[in-house]
Amino acid sequence: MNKLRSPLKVYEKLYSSFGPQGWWPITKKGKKLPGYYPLSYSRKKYSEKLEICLGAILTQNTSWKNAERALFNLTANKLIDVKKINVISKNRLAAFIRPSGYYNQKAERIKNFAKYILCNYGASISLFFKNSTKKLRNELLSLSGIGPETADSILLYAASRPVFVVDAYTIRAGARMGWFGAGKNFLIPLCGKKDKDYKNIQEFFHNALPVSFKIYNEFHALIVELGKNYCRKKPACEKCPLKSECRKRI
DNA sequence: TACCAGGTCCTCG
DNA sequence: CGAGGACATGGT
Repeated sequence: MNKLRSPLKVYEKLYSSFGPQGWWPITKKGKKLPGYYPLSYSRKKYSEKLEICLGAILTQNTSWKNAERALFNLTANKLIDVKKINVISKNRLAAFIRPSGYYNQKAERIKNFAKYILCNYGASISLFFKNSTKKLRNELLSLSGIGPETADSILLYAASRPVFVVDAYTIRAGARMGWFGAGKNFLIPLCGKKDKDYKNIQEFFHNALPVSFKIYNEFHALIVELGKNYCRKKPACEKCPLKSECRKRI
């Protein structure tokens, strides 16, 4: 068996293979698909921060392409705005975000979020983001419809905090790398309980990597790129850039 | 056709 | 608690 590669080595390999991803993607006002990737690692605009929050909810268990369609509808109708989201009816909002799937649930979740920001921070995302990372995370998790991945995506990509995002791609690729998974043979054994596993996996990356907004930002984006193109459910290992470092290569 | 996609919440037992 | 199900569109 080949030896396990450190997350940092894997990050460097992915980065040199795919290049910088420049997440989070932002819609281009007045333009059609696709959005663009700012590649700036700094987001100051209110509308962009809010758009990232909404995108994080819209992409839950949904392809980014479909989430993006919903986001374009919101942009086109000037709904990337906490106050307007509060005013529009849930059903009308749901119609706009229809392409993202689960549109009734997501409309509710988006309104939940907007209501919280309006009532507690005077509709100012920037004020909300002045909180400590811990407080911010707790408040996000307290909202119905925002779980650990959505909260951490918002923390990392909208609030620029060094928080590692764990998603389905991360779990799949990490398991194949031999980093974590059910049973023996893994550095970090997983128990199957989602919250606990999420925490353990996130801790694994936090321990294995420097505390770096840029690395967490790029690494997660690179893992998604890997998961979409190579480390799929049915993996395409032949051309995978991690072929030589992966334990589970076929 | 069936399965998949950058999860989360609710309901049972 | 913890497993199982619901939520829903668009692509392959």
